[in-house]
Amino acid sequence: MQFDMFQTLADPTRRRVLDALSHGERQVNDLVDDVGIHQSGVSRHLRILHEAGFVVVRPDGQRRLYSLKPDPFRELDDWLAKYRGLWEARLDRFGAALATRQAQNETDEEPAV
Amino acid sequence: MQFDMFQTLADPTRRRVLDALSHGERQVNDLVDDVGIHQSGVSRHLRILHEAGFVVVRPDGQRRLYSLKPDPFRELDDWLAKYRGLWEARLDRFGAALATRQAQNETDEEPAV
DNA sequence: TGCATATACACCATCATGCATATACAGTCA
DNA sequence: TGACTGTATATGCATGATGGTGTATATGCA
Repeated sequence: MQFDMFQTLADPTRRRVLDALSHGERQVNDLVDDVGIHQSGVSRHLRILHEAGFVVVRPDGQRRLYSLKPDPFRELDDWLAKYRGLWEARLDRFGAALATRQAQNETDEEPAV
Repeated sequence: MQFDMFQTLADPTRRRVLDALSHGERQVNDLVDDVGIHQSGVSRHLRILHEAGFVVVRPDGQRRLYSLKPDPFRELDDWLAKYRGLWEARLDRFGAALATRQAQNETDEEPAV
């Protein structure tokens, strides 16, 4: 498996793991309780999250403590920057162009059904 | 199909569509050239993007002009806010807690192979 | 030996894609 | 006006690939 940042975030269980980790370092068994799937599944998700750079692991005896790593979040923030002009009020050169385009698309409809 | 924001973004082709639309309003056939898959596939991706709120449609004769809609991008930005303390320098109450946690996790390793 | 975590395997659901076809609209000609 | 044609876009279907999950088992550590 080779997950990119977006694919990694696509799974709701993995996002619950991230949410749980946002409160601090956690061991695997605690995450099992948090997310409500089997331990093997949590381990597997943690491997994916680790390979995608979302978490670091720190061994502590027989336990393994996972915590968040900022890199992919920052990467997502960078990706999002391209679209930030869509909703931000400040009209720099890029934002203004987008705003103009938005203005002429006030009307919307359902796609042909 | 019922795609949430993250699932919608998980597909690389859909992200290419969004990228193409970030340059302005486009009709379907133009997007076909941009993303390099069959027209039926582009239409399907556009349906998914529309259902997830990423795009709006404006009919123009026999053509249908698609453009971006800010809502899900803003939603993603909100989701990301929860993790922004991970890499931002300013240490408010939340950020400070995260920073502290980060500090004690300087060491990393590969998951047991 | 016992606990914590990772992996192998099988199963089932989902989904991206292309092909073929349907639908919608515009223009032309009678 | 109405029929026909061509263009633009959407949808039904089949297919192949991927991925999330649980069970069982292996590995690592005390």
